[in-house]
Amino acid sequence: MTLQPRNGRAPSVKDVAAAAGVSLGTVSNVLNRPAVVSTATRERVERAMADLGFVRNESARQLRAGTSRALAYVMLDGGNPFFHDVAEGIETAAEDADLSLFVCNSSGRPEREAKHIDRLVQQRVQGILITPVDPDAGHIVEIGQRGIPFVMVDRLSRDGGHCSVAVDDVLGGRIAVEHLIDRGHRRVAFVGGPPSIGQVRERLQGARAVWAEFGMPDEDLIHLPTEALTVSEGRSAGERLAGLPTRRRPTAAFCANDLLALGLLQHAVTAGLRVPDDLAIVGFDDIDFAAAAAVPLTSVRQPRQELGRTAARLVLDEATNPDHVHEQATFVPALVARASTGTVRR
Amino acid sequence: MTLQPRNGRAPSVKDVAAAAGVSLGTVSNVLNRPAVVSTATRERVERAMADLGFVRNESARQLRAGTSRALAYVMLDGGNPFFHDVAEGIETAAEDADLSLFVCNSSGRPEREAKHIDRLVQQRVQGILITPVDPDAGHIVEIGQRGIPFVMVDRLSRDGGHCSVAVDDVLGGRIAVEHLIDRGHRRVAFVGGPPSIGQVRERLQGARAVWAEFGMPDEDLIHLPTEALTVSEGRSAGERLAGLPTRRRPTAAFCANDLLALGLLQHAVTAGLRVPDDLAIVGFDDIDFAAAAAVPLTSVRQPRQELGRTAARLVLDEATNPDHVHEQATFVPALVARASTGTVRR
DNA sequence: GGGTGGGATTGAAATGTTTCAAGGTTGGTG
DNA sequence: CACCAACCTTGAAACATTTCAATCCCACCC
Repeated sequence: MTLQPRNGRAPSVKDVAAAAGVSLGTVSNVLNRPAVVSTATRERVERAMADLGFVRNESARQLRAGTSRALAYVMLDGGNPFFHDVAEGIETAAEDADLSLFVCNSSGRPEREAKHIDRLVQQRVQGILITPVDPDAGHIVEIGQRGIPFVMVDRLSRDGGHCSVAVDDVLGGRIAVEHLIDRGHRRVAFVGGPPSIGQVRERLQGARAVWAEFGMPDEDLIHLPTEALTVSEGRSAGERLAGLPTRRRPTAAFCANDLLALGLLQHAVTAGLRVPDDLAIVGFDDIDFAAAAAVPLTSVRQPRQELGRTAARLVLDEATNPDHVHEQATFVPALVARASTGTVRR
Repeated sequence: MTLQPRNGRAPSVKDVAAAAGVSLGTVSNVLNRPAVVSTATRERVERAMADLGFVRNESARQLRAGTSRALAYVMLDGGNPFFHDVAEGIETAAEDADLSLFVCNSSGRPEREAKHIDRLVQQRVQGILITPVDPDAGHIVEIGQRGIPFVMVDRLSRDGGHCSVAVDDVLGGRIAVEHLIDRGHRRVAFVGGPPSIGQVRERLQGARAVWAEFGMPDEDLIHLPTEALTVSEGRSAGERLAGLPTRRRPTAAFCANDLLALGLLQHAVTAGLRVPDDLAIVGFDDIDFAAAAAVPLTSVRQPRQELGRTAARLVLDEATNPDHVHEQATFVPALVARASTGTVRR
């Protein structure tokens, strides 16, 4: 097959039709309804396509069809493997539906997020999945108003105005702290922030609730705020933790996500603390790197791929099913106990 | 502004023109050459656009223009943060050129890679950046033959038939092993595979070269093959390493990438080995998680973002500059020494 | 007052694909 | 031999945008 496009222009159905000696309607039939065209003709057309190196022009197809054959996922932080796994889940579902998936990364920046969305709307994607920087921002709300199918991932809808998929973060916080209490810890740090992030608020809320239910004094659940959910913030929280007077120093820490936990773990090891004996650590998300840490991290698992697959399923339903009703899919988090909380204290 | 699309159809330039009482050519001018239209008219048209919630249909624009305003990067392994950082670099360059970036992930599977490429060609993206599973595979070679600007990332072009961007992997291997020799190690493992991956071959080649130059016996550079460049393969290599008879057991390991190194580190810590005293470890890539490990990893740094930015620059040059000549951009890797090789041996 | 120049606007053509009603061909049957 | 059905193929219209030559209008100058 000669892949040289003659005279610079990519060959079109028209060229194929001419080469095969058929009308362009027939070429289109070969492409879209091969059953309807006779074997001889089909083979002739296919040969012509191969000879010319014909490739369908997706924009023309899209223009005619009115919609693209693609979904999009705008993720919050490409540096966090958690979102990657979610994207993987979405991709498998998209593949099953024979759709492309555009993966965008807002890196936590609202203006970048808005720009991505603008482009996606211009592309007429079939639906948008998003883990937003701020779910109440104008450009997020507009997506729904525009009538574009969309699903919020890792964040529940407040008003039910759209589908969403998330884990029960309050429950996740409860599970983590209950595990620590269970292991004999009586002074625990919650590492996480900023509070503008809903997940952080809810995980803390769950932690506080179970702490109170066990009758533990408020002041023994110590909040170490961070400015982001990153490894380096975890390290810095570790420094602050080490700086606390011995009698106030927690014996365990529950981190709002695994990156923080990894940072905290690193600081602890560097500072010569034994994990879990001197400091037990629980993370959240259960990313692969949590299990891969030098001291494997206990973590609250989210069904990451499942989250993605479900989100894709919902957005496709909204896109294709006229009777679609918005759905808030909530998953139950599960504790995965590993060495970082390994022993019962005292 | 009312975002309701009337009667289900998204408003077009025609609708805007009608609403503003101008011709559709004028609307197009407002969109593309605002200077050419009078202030009064322009404002009237802009008002109409806002009222109708008009959004440009990118497929129509693209059809007319013949090319899309997008680049694409097909990465080899979305689970490896290294590729993420490369993608970040590409994205910044794409943003500067006001182009979108489609990020695809082949997950090391050739058929998925081919499918992605198919779609991208159909979309008429301006250029394709790719870290291929196999640089010699037919569907890779075809991209160039089709006349689509493309750049190979993290892999040099053998024949100069296209641009490429990579680090000098042989040199990287040399640097790593020289560092270990320098630290007093006389028996060293090379952990990595499969040999079908060019980077692995070249890093090993560099390691062997410097080993020989220092006059060390061949058999004291022990190759522990792996089936992939993953954390779990690193762990399993650790087991095999621990299983070696004491007198043959290396005191240091050079891993073909950081994921392997992290897995090896984890196994070592679990097995009660002290790092670096019992086993020193060097990784490759210097991903953020390398620095974040419990024992911070010594690693051979690649300028990840820079790699991406350069690749994007090259593909844009090929796309826009008629005098473009293919270029092989080679970067120099640098050793980042951390605790995992911290001490001089004996 | 007629002509001129120039800025603003227009309308038609073109992009590549899909769809669909209509037309054509073939072979078989009564 | 005429008719019919089944099967294929065709051609024109439609999708939303951009471009560009042509036109229009107005003010200004001679």
